[in-house]
Amino acid sequence: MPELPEVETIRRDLKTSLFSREICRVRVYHDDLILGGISRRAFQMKVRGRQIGKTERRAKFLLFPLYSEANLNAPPERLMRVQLRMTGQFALQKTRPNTEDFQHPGVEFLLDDGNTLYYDDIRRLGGFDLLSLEAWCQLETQLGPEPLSSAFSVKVFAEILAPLRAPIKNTLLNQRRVAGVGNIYASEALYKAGIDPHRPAGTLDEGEIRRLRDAIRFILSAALNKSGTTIRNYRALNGHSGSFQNDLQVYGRAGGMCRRCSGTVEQTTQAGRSSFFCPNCQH
DNA sequence: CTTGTACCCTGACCGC
DNA sequence: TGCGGTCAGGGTACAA
Repeated sequence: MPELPEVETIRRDLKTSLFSREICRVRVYHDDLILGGISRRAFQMKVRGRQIGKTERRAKFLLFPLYSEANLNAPPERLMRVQLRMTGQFALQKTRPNTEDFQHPGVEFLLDDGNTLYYDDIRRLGGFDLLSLEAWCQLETQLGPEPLSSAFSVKVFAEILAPLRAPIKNTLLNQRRVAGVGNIYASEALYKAGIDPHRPAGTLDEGEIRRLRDAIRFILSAALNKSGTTIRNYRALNGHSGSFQNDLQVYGRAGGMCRRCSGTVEQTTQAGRSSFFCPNCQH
């Protein structure tokens, strides 16, 4: 479900309330939500009694550092990593949310302040795993740069794209190339930059690379400022919706009028996912 | 190495 | 009303 702006919105909402809280009890409703080949029991044993550090995000992953001793400045014992995939969502409150969008209990963490962190996931494609710092550092090197960080320079982006023959849309979806961009924002960024999603990544010239980099940063920032895009399932913390769906220019608008040239927005399939673009504006 | 495809799962929607 | 097919903000394993 969520891409970088949605996951970052959730991180910001959780960060303050979770910091230094102790996890008193863990309830797991489905074994398939615990990833990485670890059992439900082992997961509970390694999470219960731990204190939560500063909630982080990398790509579309949320990371909760867990401490077994009360020294939140030392390195954590391990990291609890969450991927929400298509339909994962969180709530943090005293009682289970009873809303229509929150009817699929997944995992619950009872905290020492009386709140419970509820994870709900309709399709159960998301889940939790536990990683040592070393294991995470190893995985982390496989991810592309964070597009909103200063590391995502035109030069770095150009070096990433240069050898690639895959379509630029596929490349933007590949987390090894650029982290955190998903299907909605890939289409939106390519539209803003005026680049055809079918173009082989390595054929973009320097001006196009710069335009695309700037467009990615612009779109992700704008979406973050509006707490993300809520089309069907995505909810920020405690059921709140994002509002960037009102600003989408091409995603989900197949057959509609291009707002730049009055041509028609078209839809095609790339990497098994829908791409939306204006053939008249994007080359 | 790179690139494509199948798959995990439920629910909403469409046409018959 | 019911049924089957299709599709949905993702990531991973595996094949070519």
